[in-house]
Amino acid sequence: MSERRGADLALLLLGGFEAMVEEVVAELERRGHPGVRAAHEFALRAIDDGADSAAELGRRLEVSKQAAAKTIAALEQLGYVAREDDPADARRKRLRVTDRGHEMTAIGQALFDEVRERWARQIGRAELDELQAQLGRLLTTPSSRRRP
Amino acid sequence: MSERRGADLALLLLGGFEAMVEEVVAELERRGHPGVRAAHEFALRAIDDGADSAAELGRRLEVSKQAAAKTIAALEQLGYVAREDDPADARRKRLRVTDRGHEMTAIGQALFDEVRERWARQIGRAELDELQAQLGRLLTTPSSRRRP
DNA sequence: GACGGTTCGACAACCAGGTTGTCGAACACG
DNA sequence: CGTGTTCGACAACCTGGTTGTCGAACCGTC
Repeated sequence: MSERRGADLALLLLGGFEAMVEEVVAELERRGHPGVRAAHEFALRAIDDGADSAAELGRRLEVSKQAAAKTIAALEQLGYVAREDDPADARRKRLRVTDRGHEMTAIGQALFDEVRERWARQIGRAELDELQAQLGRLLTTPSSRRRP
Repeated sequence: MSERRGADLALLLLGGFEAMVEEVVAELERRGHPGVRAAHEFALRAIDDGADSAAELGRRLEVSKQAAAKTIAALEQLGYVAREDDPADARRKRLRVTDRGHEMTAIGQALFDEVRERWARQIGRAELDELQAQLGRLLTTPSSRRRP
């Protein structure tokens, strides 16, 4: 079974992420939101959370502003975000999450929570809380620094 | 701090994987193995483990044989794998992990174990073992099925 | 008020790692 | 011997990133 090797742990972490995302994306599609990618969800959340320009979104997601612009283009295409001229700064386009966008993030959030809930039932709520807390501890404390 | 939301859990899982891989790849480069990608490590391990043809490697990694062939080409380029004619089957090219390849996987394995060891010191060995076991349980039991 | 540096968004080229589809050659077998 | 399968190769394409360059707009300073 699990061999307690570092490489196995890495694969388990990746597998866990993929399992969650795969399920959420599939269910989103079933509920009227086809074409959504995992990255879209998180980006839309960031926009809703105040990242109202491409450059700012890039900073939040720690990707280049060009990559952020591509994501925004996709979100706009899907009708999740609107780009409007900024009256105060002619360079900027102000990003606004549409109603449909809000609907999608709400569903997505709920779906992620559902998966988590199922996992909690499967291995025990306390155990999953503990797992998540330990992971959080590992990723916030020491080295493991992201791009400066 | 950790909000115990499903989406947060997903990001933690991904973050954990990326943190491990990033560190291992960086250290591999420092130890004389530049240009190695995470996928290379796992692929090389699979080859060493008996996947001695492109098609077979594709099956093991659950990707198309074309994708596997690309990975093999990269590994050959880097000197980690050699392709030789199969005397018993003129269609096949037998894959063989070179000495340098074995060196790389050994170092990589050790580096993954080192990261895991550091994590174990950080949150406690029993706790990390538990985390890994729970994750394994989540990903092997119920739905979460991979491509058939 | 003009100037220099910074920021914004756009565009192009590129890369990695996948995909599908097609192909010819080699093999396996009834 | 023919038929079906498997192997590796090749081409075209997608996704999600990257870097570099650009003009336009903004801001601070002299």
